[in-house]
Amino acid sequence: MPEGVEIEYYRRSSEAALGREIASIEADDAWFLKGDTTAEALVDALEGEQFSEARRIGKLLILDVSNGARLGLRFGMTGRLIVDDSASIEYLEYSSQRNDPAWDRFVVHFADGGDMRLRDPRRLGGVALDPDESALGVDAFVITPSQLRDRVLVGTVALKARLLDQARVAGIGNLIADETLWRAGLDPARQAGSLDKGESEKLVRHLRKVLAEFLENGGSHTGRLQESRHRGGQCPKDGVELLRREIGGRTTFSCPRHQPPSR
DNA sequence: ACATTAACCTGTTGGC
DNA sequence: TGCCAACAGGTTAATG
Repeated sequence: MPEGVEIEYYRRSSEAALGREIASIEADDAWFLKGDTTAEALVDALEGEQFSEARRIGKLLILDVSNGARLGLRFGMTGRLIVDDSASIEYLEYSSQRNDPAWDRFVVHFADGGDMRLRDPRRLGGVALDPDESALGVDAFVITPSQLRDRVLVGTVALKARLLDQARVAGIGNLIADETLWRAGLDPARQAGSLDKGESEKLVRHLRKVLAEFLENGGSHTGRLQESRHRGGQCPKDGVELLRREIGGRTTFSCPRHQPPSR
């Protein structure tokens, strides 16, 4: 599914949309428009203008408009961004491998004949004008060890649930969280504030490594744990059956041997 | 203030 | 072969 890594791919492909005159907008799916955003407001804000910059905070893609407006795009778990008929990502875990234009929920047509479309089968993504960027924590790609310690590794909530809390650190999804904790040898159910200095440093190190690797290898489904993330799957490190639990409302796989509870 | 839970969406999968 | 329940997870609202 699209996590921060995939949204970074989308951001890069959206750079091809910068500086082109916006001719028209298709925003027929009212469900897909978030907050008080309406199709009329999108038309007013975008038509005749151009995008000037493509930014990303966590899983939110923000396209700055030449008139000062900001367009926020979210992709849920099955959304893709297609610019001029080319998708930057071939494979999306848990999404349909078909590619049906009927799933276009939002389309920007450019005066030169090209377009940018948000294609989302399950409609969990969305479009918002002037999204609240302050609601998001520091992006996972650039968060510092001290920021992680102060904002993320606190409190009694499960460590994994904290990593998924976009207000604390933005961009980590279920697969990045499971892979990172698996590599760091940390139990996802540990209390977020219970890590000692060494464990915190280990977590930061692995988070950075996982993000860099996923970005280089093609997405958040390229982890070493991924092929074992199913019922009965075995830990690739030491062969024991993985523990399958629900933590933070999400299916969580971990190794009972090298990610033991409360060390 | 903080933590937890459920609901939203729908294509795909697997059991009967 | 067809039917249907279960499943996937990012986000948010509601509840404790």
